[in-house]
Amino acid sequence: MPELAEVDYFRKRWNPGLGETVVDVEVHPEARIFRETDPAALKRHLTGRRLLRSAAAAKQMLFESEADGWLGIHLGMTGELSLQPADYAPRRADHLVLRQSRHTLVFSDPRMFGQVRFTRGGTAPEWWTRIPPALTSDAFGLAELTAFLQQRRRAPIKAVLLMQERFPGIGNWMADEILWRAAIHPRQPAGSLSAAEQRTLHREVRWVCRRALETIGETFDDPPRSWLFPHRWRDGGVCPRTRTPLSRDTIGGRTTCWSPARQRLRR
DNA sequence: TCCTATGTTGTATG
DNA sequence: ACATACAACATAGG
Repeated sequence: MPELAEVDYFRKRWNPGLGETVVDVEVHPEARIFRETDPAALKRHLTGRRLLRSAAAAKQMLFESEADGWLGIHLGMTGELSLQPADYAPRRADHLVLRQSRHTLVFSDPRMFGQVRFTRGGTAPEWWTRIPPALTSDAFGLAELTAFLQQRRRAPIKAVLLMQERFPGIGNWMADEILWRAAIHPRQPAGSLSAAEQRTLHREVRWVCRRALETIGETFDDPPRSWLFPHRWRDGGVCPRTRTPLSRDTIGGRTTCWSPARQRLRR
């Protein structure tokens, strides 16, 4: 399930393990999860050292361990982090298990679209520092949005919002939520938005990111009924603003939900 | 059995 | 070279 706010929520689940020593590491070394990372090197470094800090950006998480070790985790489609008792028995989808005296920190991912990386260095790895600035920061201005919409002018706006190079952390449900609030049809070509729509889109990108982090990012509660989110998946869903039926179709390769009464396709 | 899934990447095509 | 579209990845659940 993880997009921006869910990722930050899962990151915090390991908070009780920060400052604590990792006494053992169990890995599924053959798991696709590790990609180009050597799980043996990861295990060798983390064992006997403390986890110090963590941070989330976009859909990525970074955990710093003592002596210049950097553990990166991406949750893919079905990944999650959990905090388990010290005597926890790992299950099939638990690909990385960090043992501490009082807790077990677990990364699980049944579909294995996620990724675990481990690197050494005095500073954070390049894949991390290359992540664009947060959409909630001042670095994401209207000018940046407008330029990108022009660059991707022929693609449907829904597909454009999913491009991580400009919208770090936005995923399928957040993109739909943003467009619903902005009253823009998901199939509208990115380059066809009016100046007013671009301003609205900029505002709603930031609003949805900020509010999602404040709610889901803290408690993992579903967003309130006033959002599109709780209505979007089930058949027969009704728009919470217009009380008219929602539509669903595949746009940009992903199932997309919108309110036809609010979001009109223009040409 | 068939369809779906809150993500990314490689490849084909224009 | 660049933009766009889509299959593929691997598994579980309805």
